[in-house]
Amino acid sequence: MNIFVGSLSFSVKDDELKAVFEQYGEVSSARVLTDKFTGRSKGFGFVEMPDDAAAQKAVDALNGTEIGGRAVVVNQARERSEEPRRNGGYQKRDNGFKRY
DNA sequence: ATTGAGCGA
Repeated sequence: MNIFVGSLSFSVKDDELKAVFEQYGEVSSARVLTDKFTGRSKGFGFVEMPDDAAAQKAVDALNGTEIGGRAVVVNQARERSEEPRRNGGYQKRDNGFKRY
């Protein structure tokens, strides 16, 4: 299952996130969303775990715990839409506000 | 040096 991890410390890296979740089961991929240009962390990330049972346990166990010195928010991720790939996946914003 | 709700080029 896909797991969303929010409120991450800006110092947390992919490997660190993966290491934490691996304590509860197999992790197929873990990534912290970093800004493409500044390289700075966006403060949240996603973890993919093949075993749903283990994933659910990880969510319960890790939600509210500290990673890199900050209490993180862990829950099931939304479904990433496959559709909007018209611009290489990047949606331009025509105003100052983010729109989805 | 800088930030802190939110869901991913």
